[in-house]
Amino acid sequence: MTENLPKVRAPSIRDVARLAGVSHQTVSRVLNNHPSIRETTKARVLQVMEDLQYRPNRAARALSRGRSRTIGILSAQSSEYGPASSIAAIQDAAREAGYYVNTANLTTVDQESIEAALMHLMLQAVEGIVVIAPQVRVFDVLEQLSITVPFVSLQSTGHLDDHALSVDQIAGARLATRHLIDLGHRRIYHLAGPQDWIEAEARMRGFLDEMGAMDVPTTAPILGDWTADFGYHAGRELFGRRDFTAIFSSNDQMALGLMHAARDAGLGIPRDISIVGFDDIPEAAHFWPPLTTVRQDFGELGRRCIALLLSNLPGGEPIVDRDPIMPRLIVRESTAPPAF
Amino acid sequence: MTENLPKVRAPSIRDVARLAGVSHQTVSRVLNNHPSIRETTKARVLQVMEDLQYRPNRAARALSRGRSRTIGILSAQSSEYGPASSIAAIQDAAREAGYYVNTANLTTVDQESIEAALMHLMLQAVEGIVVIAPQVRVFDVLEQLSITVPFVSLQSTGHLDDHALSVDQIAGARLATRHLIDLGHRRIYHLAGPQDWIEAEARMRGFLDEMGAMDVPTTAPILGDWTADFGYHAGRELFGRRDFTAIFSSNDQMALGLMHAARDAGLGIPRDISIVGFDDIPEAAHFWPPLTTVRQDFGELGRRCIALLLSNLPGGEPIVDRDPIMPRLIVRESTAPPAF
DNA sequence: TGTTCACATGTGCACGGTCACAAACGTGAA
DNA sequence: TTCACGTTTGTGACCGTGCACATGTGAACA
Repeated sequence: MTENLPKVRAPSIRDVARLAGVSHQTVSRVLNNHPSIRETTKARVLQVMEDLQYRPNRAARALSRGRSRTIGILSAQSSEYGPASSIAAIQDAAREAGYYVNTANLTTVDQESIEAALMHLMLQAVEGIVVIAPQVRVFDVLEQLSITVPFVSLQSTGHLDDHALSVDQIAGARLATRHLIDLGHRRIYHLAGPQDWIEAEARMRGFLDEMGAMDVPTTAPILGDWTADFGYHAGRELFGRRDFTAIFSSNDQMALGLMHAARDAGLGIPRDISIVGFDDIPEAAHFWPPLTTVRQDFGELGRRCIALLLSNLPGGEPIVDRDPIMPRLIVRESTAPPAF
Repeated sequence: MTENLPKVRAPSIRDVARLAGVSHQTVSRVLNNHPSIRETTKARVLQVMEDLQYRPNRAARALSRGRSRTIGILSAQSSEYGPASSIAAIQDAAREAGYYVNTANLTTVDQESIEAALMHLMLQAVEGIVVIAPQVRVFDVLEQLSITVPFVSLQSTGHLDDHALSVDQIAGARLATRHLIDLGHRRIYHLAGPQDWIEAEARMRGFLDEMGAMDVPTTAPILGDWTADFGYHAGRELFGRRDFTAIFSSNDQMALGLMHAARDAGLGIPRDISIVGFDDIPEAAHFWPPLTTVRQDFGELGRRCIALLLSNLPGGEPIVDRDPIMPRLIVRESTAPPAF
């Protein structure tokens, strides 16, 4: 497989220096774009680097500078569309800024698992942490382990806003709710995400706020787990009652499960029940019926997230754009006025 | 936000050594589980580490050992379910083995983008690379840049089997095809993935093999791009012709798009057309109708992938389990005997 | 009592960069 | 000529860990 090479040492700045006839420090200056280097010298050094296929050694750099240039992501459910998209965007933005990214997944969200994941990140001397997970618990553990690196979460928490990105989940949820109310629905259920996920909480709050503002009476939201399976089982129970005409699901997957259950119950969508989702995953347009949902720009989210994090790092530029990202309502065919 | 701490240097092994009354080397031995250390000494050192909240410095370690303990993932479409699941599994398995993982995403799959991503990984001195992307091109670039670290791809290629994991995509595709043939279908289309994705090619080969083995005439597969949108547009065109009774789609998302197009065309599934997918994403059971598909164990795939990669790394154990992972046909409601 | 040997521990340097400081050089003004 | 000053370059130490090698210690054995 890999050939048994003579295992030559990779070239170092001293090798470059020798061949270019300068000191290793001059090579280092070229690497770091130091201003006072004669053009001819710089060119010569660069040429030798090219010839030698020189690559700076990141470990040595990190050791000597005391900075790893790495940020960590702490993520749960990282294979779902939303988190996965954000992670991809974060990685791209970080790479652009010259940072490396390391992801630690939570298999379960208990204390122990969170601690292990945070440890994994801290052992790599990450300079900052992005949290895409049930933040409440994670923040507790962060505090408990007295972890001092800056961290950022992808959602607005209210009391930790310095650390959070203002993606207006509440506004998105209000859009969805308002859409149902405008269509004439008055008995609307909300299928929420897990209680300790901050975006779940924000969407729930948006739902309740809008219902309150429009003077529509509400029932207690149902707490789900983001999966289509849960949506299906919740739906089976709900559609037995039929004391409502619309459901706002806090993500698209659960909405899909709900639609499945509705068909099982012989209910037409949107004829008998209207359903709104959240996220606008790429598949949502192809559900049956195509799902009315709220689109989030996960890419923009990831980019801003890195911008915010870097602004807290030494040498970081103060963040300019703190305007909330506004989600957009995408009206498709899963919503209609109530039948009566 | 972050308090302006007096910026104390983190404790090093020498600090630990001084307080424990031993040499720094003894501390290093404790860290690396060297066999000949007196129990009492070890305990004392560990206690001091605990007191000082000592954390080994990874950069120093990497520098001194000349090994980064990091592996890189080169991924395209990392927000889709399949890749995202594998990435998560790879990260978990790597962490378990004491490795760190760094992911580089490809935004586009052109030469330039691949080079940039590989550079990013090489600059971190990754010890191995996992490829989840159009492997053909990536392998070309790997060779071209004379990158010598071991690499592994998630799919079987035939001619690069040393580097690949034998997940039996071909067998999976044959299962799906055979299922349709057994139901009585004779005119079956295949909606394949992008030509340069090796799993797309393998699934296509499986389809053609099985059709050939059963003596069923075939038409040329349609090359898609994995998205539901593509499935929808392909479906709109296909269902105009109706010279077939079943379609085998090489992933679930495209199958979803096909089902959408079928409804638009007024065709019943499985009454008029049978559809089989591939992957068994968590949503597939809730499609309308629930999708017959081929289940892959992405988690197992990720774990084996790391095992294979580590076996090629210095000090790695030879890989034991090279049996192919067998996918499983999950029969749901999108398939039935042809109408006539 | 001396020799051998395994175990336990210490010493000094290497890894590949960066940093602080010093030195060499050219240039213009006193 | 001498001095001050900015630009360009060099010198040596240092970051935290692991490695090779040396040393000390005690038990077993002749």
